[in-house]
Amino acid sequence: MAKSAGVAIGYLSERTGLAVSAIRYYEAQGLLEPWRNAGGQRRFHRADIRRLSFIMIAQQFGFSLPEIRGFLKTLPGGRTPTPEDWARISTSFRDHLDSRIKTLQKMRDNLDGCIGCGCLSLPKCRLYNPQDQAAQKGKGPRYLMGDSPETGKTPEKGA
Amino acid sequence: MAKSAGVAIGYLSERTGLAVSAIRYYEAQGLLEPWRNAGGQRRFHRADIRRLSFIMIAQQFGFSLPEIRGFLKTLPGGRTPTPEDWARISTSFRDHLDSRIKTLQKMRDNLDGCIGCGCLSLPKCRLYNPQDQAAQKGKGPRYLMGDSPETGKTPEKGA
DNA sequence: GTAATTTCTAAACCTAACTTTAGCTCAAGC
DNA sequence: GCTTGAGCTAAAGTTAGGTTTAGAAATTAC
Repeated sequence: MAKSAGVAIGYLSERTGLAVSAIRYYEAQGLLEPWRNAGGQRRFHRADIRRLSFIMIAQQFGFSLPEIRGFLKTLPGGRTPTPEDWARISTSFRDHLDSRIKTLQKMRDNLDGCIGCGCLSLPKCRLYNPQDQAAQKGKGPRYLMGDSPETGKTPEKGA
Repeated sequence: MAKSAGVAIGYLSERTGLAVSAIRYYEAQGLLEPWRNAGGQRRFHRADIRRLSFIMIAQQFGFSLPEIRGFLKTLPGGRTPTPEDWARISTSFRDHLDSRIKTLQKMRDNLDGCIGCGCLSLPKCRLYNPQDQAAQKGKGPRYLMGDSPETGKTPEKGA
């Protein structure tokens, strides 16, 4: 019965460097499931330190909290991820990273091709590539420099 | 006197694909300076299409609106950037891009070194590297997996 | 046993980059 | 000259990932 008591939120905060408010927020987002003691205070497993660490690492890799929640579901609750768990997840991390790197490299290539060109006129100019919106969180279709996607037609803005 | 009349905001919206509200927002942020007609409506230079396009491209490169405002200040107002203007600015773009790419590549290297390791314990684990916070917008110091930066000491959270 | 520290909840606030809404005016078409 | 569409302002809403605040209750320290 080494785990019956559980640890307080302040302890997790100390050990991870996260603010108490952030840990509560993660719980609200379904990333942690502490229980309550008799007085109504949250009690966590010590292994939640690693859970929080995992969250912090995954954020570094650019994953959103909902995505991280998805990863955490594949980890058996309350225990340290094994090397196998980690290897499985790191494949997702790698794919994510690879696609981000590729996008940026493509942008750099385009930039190289354009330095000193100054055309800034789409679709002639390659600097703005709506296909590569993965680079930043672009929203809708945008056309540049006064060129519509179809010659002469103006883009629709409705909806 | 080909430019005396100026164009309306809806025209810029059509030509760039940007929402009218976005263009007004950019004006509020000091990225554009339209004048007003007799009825109080905004009137823009045609060259502002390119100005807006520049904003969209710079955003793709990850620059914030205040940063973009800085770039635009170096472009003589109301005219199309020349190849020289563009070459000057693309150096900043390139630096920005290079540093983002390098950070991601370093993360990938660390990930490669860690696959199947599963240690997840800082400072042993290289996956979380506070020095590389440029990758995402990290805030304060955070320590992982229960390890404080100094052995045994708990991190300070004050302030 | 009392004082100080933690923790609790709910709600408001924060930044960035916009969008939406409401209520009104301007401009353009016929 | 009237109707409709475009434009106007100010303020509030949105998303993500949290922080801050206020007031109360629990816990710990002495």
